Amino acid sequence: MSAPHADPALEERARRIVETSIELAERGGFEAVRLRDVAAHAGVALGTLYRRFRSKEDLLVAALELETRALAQRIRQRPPKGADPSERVVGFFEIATRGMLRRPNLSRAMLRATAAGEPVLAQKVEVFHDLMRNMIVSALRGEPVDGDAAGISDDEQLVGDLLNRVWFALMMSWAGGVQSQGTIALQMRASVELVLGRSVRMTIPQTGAMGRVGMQRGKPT
Amino acid sequence: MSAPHADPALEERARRIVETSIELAERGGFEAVRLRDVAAHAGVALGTLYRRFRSKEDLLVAALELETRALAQRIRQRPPKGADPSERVVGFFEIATRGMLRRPNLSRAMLRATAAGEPVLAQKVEVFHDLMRNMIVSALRGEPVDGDAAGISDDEQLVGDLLNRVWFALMMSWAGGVQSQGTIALQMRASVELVLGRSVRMTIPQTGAMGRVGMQRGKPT
DNA sequence: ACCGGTGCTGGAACATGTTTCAAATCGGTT
DNA sequence: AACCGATTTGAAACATGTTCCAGCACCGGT
Repeated sequence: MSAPHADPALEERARRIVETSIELAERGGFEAVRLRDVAAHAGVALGTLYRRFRSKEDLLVAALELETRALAQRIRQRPPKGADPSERVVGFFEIATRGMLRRPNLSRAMLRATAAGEPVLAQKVEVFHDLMRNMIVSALRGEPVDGDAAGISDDEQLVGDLLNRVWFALMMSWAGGVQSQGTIALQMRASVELVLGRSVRMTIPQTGAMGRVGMQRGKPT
Repeated sequence: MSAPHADPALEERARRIVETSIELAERGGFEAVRLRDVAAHAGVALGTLYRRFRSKEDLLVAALELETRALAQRIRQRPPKGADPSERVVGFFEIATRGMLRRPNLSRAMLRATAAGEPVLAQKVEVFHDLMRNMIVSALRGEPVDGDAAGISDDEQLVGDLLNRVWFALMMSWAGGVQSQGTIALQMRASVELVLGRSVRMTIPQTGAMGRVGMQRGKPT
């Protein structure tokens, strides 16, 4: 996090610890990230690891932030193409999803870590969500990913947060094995189009713009 | 649940175990649900508990289902009022959220359990999501909560799932202490109105229907 | 009353996250 | 080079989720 005092060796050690965790998680998921192993592989003592990270979840959330920053970098270099916002946002989610599914064990482990519920951790999780939202907003605009969170309008923030939440919940479901890759893509596309308007065709024809779901069903009382 | 062979005593024991977990979780959250304690308080041996539930998370997800069914019952008796779908759905989420926040420790514990990631569990988590979606759809329609998942149209399902995901992600954030009660209500209201159309007034005035977020920002290239 | 099986009990055993601490190390200062 | 404070190490100790198992209790059928 680019803290005020960035000791070279300390940063280095912390980085190595996180990277080791990522490797172990890639191979065997959450349980495979045994802190003794992490410490050993990273060449530090258990105590050192605990000086740097408050818990196993903390470690994995750090990994999540690292990976998400890498995603942001990738997006910056090769932004999702598309003439209108919907296409671009859908494109972005496809990239993000593919990134997650490429290393399922790691992703599942990181996702699980976000649910720990300790306030300190939650703040770091929020950083992840902010990063995601910024990427979504920039895809929406068709502009390169902003520095961090500059002039995002209220509307953009609302839509960005909303879509991010939908995606996150989908990932959580996927993590349990419920949602397949294809389903995720479909659900995300449908959600984006529902929220942004139907710029691309939907799978479900239905009456025009559908007159707004369930507008007046039920008792004509 | 409601398995083919429902032994009286077995059911009874399982129920007592879950209820004990709920009590402990209410008091001290996830960590307070020590399985030895649960077993002791419920008057069974550890082995029995493990015969019935695969893990601590399994136990808490069972609690989640129980509580959610209770919520459905409450909703059935006193459905959210409101002339149009938006109002009713917002009303529903207010009830659901209030229910969660009334027992923060328990709710946090249950939410955390949903993230375990074991496939077997994920299925049970999906039951929870289905229950939620059904309640959302019935609020949308203004009809009483359906039996379980009868004739829900594709559109209803899409909107219901979407809103459920948004709410779930919000709850996850709340669990970490990031979102306050007021923020949750606001976010949910804004999301519902964005998705269902602006039947109730939004806080953000903006140009008409806002011409769709970020439609053509950026380089006029 | 006996049998067989099914589930329960009590308790030990194990794995792993987390804590703790004295001794060793390191980097910079004098 | 000796010294100091901060950090790391190595190892033990704890807490708790999870597994195992031997013996007991109950229950329905013979």
